[in-house]
Amino acid sequence: MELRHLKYFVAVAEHRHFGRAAEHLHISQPPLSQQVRQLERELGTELLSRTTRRVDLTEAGRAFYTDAVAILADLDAARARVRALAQGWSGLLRVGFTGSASYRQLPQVARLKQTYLPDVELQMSSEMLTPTQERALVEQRLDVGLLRPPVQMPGLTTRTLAVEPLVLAVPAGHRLAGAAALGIADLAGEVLLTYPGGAGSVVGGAVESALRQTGTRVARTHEVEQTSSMVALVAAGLGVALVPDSVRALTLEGVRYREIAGAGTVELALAWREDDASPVVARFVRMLGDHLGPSRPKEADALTTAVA
Amino acid sequence: MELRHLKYFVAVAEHRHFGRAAEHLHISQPPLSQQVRQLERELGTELLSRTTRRVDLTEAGRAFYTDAVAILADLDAARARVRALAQGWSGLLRVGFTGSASYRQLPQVARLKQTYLPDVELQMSSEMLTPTQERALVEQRLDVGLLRPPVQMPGLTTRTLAVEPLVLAVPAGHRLAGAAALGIADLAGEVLLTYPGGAGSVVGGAVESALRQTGTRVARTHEVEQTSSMVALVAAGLGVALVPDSVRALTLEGVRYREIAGAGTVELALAWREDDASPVVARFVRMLGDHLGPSRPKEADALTTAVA
DNA sequence: TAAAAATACTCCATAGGTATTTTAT
DNA sequence: ATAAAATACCTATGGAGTATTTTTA
Repeated sequence: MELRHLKYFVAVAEHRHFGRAAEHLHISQPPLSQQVRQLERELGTELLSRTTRRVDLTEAGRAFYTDAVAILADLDAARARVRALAQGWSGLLRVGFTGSASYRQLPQVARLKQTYLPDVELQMSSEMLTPTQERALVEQRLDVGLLRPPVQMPGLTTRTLAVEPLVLAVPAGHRLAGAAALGIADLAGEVLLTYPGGAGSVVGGAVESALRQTGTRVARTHEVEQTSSMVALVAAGLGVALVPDSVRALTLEGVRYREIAGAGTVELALAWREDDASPVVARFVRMLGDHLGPSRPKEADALTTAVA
Repeated sequence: MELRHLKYFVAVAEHRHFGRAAEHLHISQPPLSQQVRQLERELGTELLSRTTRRVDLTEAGRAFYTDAVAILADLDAARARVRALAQGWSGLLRVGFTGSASYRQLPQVARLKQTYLPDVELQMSSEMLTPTQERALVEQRLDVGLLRPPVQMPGLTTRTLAVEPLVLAVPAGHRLAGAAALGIADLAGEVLLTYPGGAGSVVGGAVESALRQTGTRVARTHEVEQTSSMVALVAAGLGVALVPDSVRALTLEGVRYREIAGAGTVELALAWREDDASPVVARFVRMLGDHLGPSRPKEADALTTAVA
């Protein structure tokens, strides 16, 4: 049995006429009769009762017609599903992100996904530092990552989504909360909450180099891994912190954000395997390019808070 | 696309090896590669990622594999369904029956159906007199009927299921309830409940001829169409009635059944269209023949209460 | 280098075409 | 008498076979 048999039988069943069904199928009548006979022979029963004046479905024919129509519809659905997957209109995308991207860029990206790729499923595990995401990408545990460039591992491509200045998070009652234009030197003697040292945090590295370049010495530092905890500790009055501008989207009672000169900028980029054949990734990257690019300044502004 | 493509793809997906899949399909490897490529070309995407060392499913391949397996299974199910219908193991049987067959023969037939043809569905409308069933059979509104022969209309075949004597239903306190061996003559002067006159009721005709042959004159008759009502009226003391022996299965408080000599017998038969091509009918008739025939005396006894 | 898929080509089975016959109303 | 399906026969597409090449781990 072949799908041809099903299609032909369905056509005859619907037209109740071999000649017209054949016409509809763009074949001539004799081969249609032949193929239907063949199907009946294989099934061991007549599906159609023919006289020269009328073609009718037998009981078995009615049952088989129902099933055949369903099978052909299922096949079309399967075809559509494959096509959608192949073109990246559907599928699963495992997304990594740094904690500081959770408040502005991640929601923005998710919103665009929902608008332009509603059938793509995003899978997001917990936040990861840039190097962790790099490893996860290379090891195929992630498909794309929202991370802070530059990436160290080979085989990854990135696309910058935003360049943002570092801003200062201070407790509401703090002396720096009300002061006029701030500079890095104003942090001298302050307790500074920082991301863990080493090569782990790109933001942490930017903060460190800003302090070193200006020769500013803080009283001490507390290392905090997650941005949400860091801001919470600022709210508690434990110290101040330098965070990417987009963290401002996280408003907490008792926390004020202040611009501060000389703190430098950090980038946020989308990263993916350069040899990734997955259509979802390509479609997703392209979609972000289309709707975050310079050709659409309004949405671009939403992410690109300040261009260096 | 043809089913061949689905089968071949499924085989490769399951073996993860073109050579072994080809062997399993009893074809050589090159055409298998060709057909799978063809399928991929039609779907517009790779379903398998091949290297000489490993064959793997792509994302689209996994999705299509699931669908293909389901479709092939559905096709097998459709095939099985048609086969069952074609051989009469399943399907719908519209059954007619006379009221007096409801109490013994109809349950017995239904029980046999349930045992030997569990997938056949019986559709039973309300009870019908023999001529009504004949018409319904000829007009294709019924497939088989439990009726009282002989049938008048041409084109019907019957098979006798039982020959039963008429017995007398009397109110419990009635003078005939306790009397010794009864004969038709004992009905003289009684109020007799009868089935409607005319050619309608075969049992009614048998009663009438028994009375005429013995010259017995009853006081009067009440015509009652349904056996259940007739017995209920006997219980109410309205009169006595001659009913087929199998009606004894209907026990009602206040009613006694008595054998009565000379009342004659009536037959119960299964009737169907002699040109009926329906496999269920053939299977059903055959099943009843096998399990009610003389070769199985025990079950035959259950229906053939008394052979003339 | 060895295992396996892809390619090249050949062949024939059969889907589909044309012409005609059969059949049922 | 006629419309429509079945049959007869022919053609050619393409599925499957054999032999060989290409690929990659």
